[in-house]
Amino acid sequence: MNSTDAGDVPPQRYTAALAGEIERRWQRRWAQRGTFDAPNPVGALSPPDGIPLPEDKLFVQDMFPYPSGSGLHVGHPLGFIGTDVFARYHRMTGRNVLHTMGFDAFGLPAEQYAAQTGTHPRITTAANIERYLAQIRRLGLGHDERRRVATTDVGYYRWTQWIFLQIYNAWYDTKARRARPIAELHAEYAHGTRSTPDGRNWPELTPTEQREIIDSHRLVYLSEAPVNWCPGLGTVLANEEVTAEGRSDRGNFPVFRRNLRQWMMRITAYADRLLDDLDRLDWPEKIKTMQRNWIGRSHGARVRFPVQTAIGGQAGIEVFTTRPDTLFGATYMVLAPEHPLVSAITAKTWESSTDPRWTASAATPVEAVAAYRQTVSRRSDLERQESREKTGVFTGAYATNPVNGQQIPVFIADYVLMGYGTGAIMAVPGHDQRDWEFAREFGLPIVEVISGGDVEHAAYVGDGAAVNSANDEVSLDGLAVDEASKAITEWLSERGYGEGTVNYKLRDWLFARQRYWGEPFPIVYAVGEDGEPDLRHPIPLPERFLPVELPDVVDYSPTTFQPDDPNTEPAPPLAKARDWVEVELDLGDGPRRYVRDTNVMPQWAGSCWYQLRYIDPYNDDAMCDPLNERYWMGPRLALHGDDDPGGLDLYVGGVEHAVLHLLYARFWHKVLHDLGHVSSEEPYRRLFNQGYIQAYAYTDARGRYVPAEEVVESDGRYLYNGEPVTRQYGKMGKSLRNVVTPDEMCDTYGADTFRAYEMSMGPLDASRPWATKDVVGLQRFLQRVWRNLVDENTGELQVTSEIPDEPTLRAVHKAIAGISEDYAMLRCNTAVAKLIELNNHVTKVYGGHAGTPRQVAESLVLLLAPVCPHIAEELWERLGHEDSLAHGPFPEADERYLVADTVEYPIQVNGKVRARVTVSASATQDDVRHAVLTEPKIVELLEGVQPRKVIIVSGRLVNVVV
RNA sequence: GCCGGGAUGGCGGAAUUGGCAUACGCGGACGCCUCAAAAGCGUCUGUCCGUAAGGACAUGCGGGUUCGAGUCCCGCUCCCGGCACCA
Repeated sequence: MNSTDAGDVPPQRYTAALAGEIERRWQRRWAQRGTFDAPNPVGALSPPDGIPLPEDKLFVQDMFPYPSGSGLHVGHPLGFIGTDVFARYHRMTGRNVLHTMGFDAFGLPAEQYAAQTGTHPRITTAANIERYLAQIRRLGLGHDERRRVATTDVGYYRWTQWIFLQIYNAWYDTKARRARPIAELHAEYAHGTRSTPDGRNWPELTPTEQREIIDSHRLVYLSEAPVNWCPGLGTVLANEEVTAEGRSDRGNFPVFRRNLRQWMMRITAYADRLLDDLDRLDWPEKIKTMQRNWIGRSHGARVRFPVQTAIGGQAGIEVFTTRPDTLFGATYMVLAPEHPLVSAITAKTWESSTDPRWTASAATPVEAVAAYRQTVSRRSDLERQESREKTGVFTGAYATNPVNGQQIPVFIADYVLMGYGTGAIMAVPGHDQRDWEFAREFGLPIVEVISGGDVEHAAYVGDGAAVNSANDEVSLDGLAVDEASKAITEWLSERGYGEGTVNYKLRDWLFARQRYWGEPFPIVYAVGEDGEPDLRHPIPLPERFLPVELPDVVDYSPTTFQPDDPNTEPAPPLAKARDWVEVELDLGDGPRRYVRDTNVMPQWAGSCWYQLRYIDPYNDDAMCDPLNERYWMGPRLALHGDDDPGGLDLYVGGVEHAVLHLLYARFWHKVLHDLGHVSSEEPYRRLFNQGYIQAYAYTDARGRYVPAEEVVESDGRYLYNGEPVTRQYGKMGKSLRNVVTPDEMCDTYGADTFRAYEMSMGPLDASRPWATKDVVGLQRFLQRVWRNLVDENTGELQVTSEIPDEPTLRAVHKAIAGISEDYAMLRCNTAVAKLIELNNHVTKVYGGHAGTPRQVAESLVLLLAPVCPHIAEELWERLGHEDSLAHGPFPEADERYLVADTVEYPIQVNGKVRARVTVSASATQDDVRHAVLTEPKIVELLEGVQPRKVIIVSGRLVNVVV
């Protein structure tokens, strides 16, 4: 035995070396026996004899890891171990449990890592996955390895492309509130049941016009719109990938808003359903709130304000407001500086009476507007946030307030954002703080139209009755906010000035990246006679052309630019692969020349649907057989209520994916549901956010990190090589020199000890500090369990056929009841505490004896199995069982041992415990009262005084009030 | 600023939802074993007063409800997340 322990420990003690032997043996056996293979109803993974599967199933999933170059630290597997405990517990109760793990392996970091190491991302990704697998396998996670997928597998991304095509070839029917195949839209136009935008008959439109109408309805579309352009990364980014400071989430480069032609996914079509269906999900309220805020639905009205253009034409400024009831208080308007109407309305000259504060000292409105736009475009989002002073200039134009005919000045100002609503507002300084501040700055009138505040002092944004709000046709005066809003919205729509509407913060999903390491688009463009591709008309490839394989180029590096130079253009690396881009295909009309789209999909694409591939990883005919999907993910009304949207049963991962992955995956799943590919309406029925393992890091006097494990504490101070160092608390990371790896823990203590420690640290959803010195407590625990069952010197089993004593039986059954509930509720920390408690009891009662009664030993081993499966399997086998305990039997608590026949009551006098009395469990209230009042200590304390009241809480305590 | 979550021994954390505060682990003290040490085993370990019996005080701070509050209510402080000129 190659023990790390010094000296002469007993040969059969449960040391790290013995644990390692046991762990390797059982991991090998599980793999050989396919212990964790979960059968499917149909297809490659169905039982050969067609035996129906148990209805009782459980689909547990971890957010799959991104296989980075640096490998795992002890923080990564926390959630994996948590789900493994949960899955193992349920498997032991006889359920068919699906638990596996895959890799999210496309994306920016892999490319950057490849560039750093000078190796192709395909190579580094494969190597990283191997390394992760080696680390994960040591932990003894009960995964169905047959179902493992990586998003970079051709056999996987073929179906990512297939789903893309499904979404591409679909449109959102707002009446039916669901997506439908694009062919049905075509049919509606062709049959005349849907009218064209300009009212002409469908056959009268040219093929190009028809195609453009159809394309404009698709859930995937090309759009020339302001996007987040990141020159430093050489790619455009989704809003979700840009930080609040206006920098890239990856790499922290500046991001600029630029008009670029890009692929978009129409996630906004699903805004209402994504929002409303949150109520049907068993998710942490925190995540639901974050998604609600991100979708940002608000109800209000659109109102059009007539305005004259500079050359005397008529235009209308459309605004969105949540407070149409304040329309009579609108005293000016503001457009976002980038608003398309700005140049048209900006006047040539100032009126002589123009307030000097409005002109920014420019000679003409045109100059003032140009200068202001220039200033704003140079201002980063961060600067905007730091200074919230209201700035802006007058355009020289006036708009007409439709409710009272007043001419009100139109400004441009950067406090109005182009990306929200219509990019224009009506300003009501009396009842909006931002407008109030602007009005003060520019000397604009402030009118009170809601009573209840003092608008001279600050905007009044609360409730109140409308005042000063009437014209010849409508009066809001006296009405409350809701009623007034309703009344004025009705008036506006009757007169054609506006209508009630719903606005969202959610934008469509920018779906293309100009990078190499991602899924290619299954899209081509026809090459014309002139040899030029028709880039305005994308052609989706028919299914038979899938997969579109990522070409194995030599130069995969993206074209990046000076990070702060916005005047650059994305140049996709795939464009350089000319012999891949230029193809001859027969799409049904004979062989023709095409060029491929050179974008790749964002990293989020592969993670949108991996649960579906886990279900059916070998299916070559479909991403997933509907029968298998229905079994693992279908709604279960009887179990979860009649509003159950379906989805997998437990999804565990970090909170950082609240609005990215979790929103995109819900969106894709809903499209697939609408198109009839999946029975479930949601991918993840229940979500659980595990906390993070944090760690201390230490810096020396020069601010450099020192190895955390070599720092010693002395009287509250921290010393490294005798020098004082400063302690910080945060993440674990190589650069912080505080990384502890699971491999080290397995080497020093064994995987079971490591698992038990991680589970015992605290609630799974809380973050907590790593403390290597605490791990020994769990090792001692497992050593004691071992010693209670196995002779440390001979290795012989030490169990007896003795019948356990009464207190032990009670302890066992109490533990069974408590631990079962803890496992089912993901309370692994208290489950471990109860296991230790039970084992401590066993040690105390049977420690010095010939051995532990078999009945007790077996219960203990089975209860321990979900957390520490290797030692449990080993002991179970030594106890004489041939079959693995992975499929049970999980012990059941016997009610008889849960009810005590005597009860010890603590006796409080005025709320303080002063004595105790033990009575029979069948004692009546009067019996208890009598026992309490004759208890010597109580008699002494009462000194003959009659208590005012005696409160008896049955089974709990007694309080004597004097 | 707005919206969440939190604060319990020297440390990580328990507490069946209003009923014995500090389970379980770490650390610490003492003891057993040992020639000795390590490992292991055992006992004790919230703070203060007291030789002791015992008592007083303790769940961020200040009030309240209640026979009884870590838990409920009101008012603060600090910490951690998220959002942030969203009309």
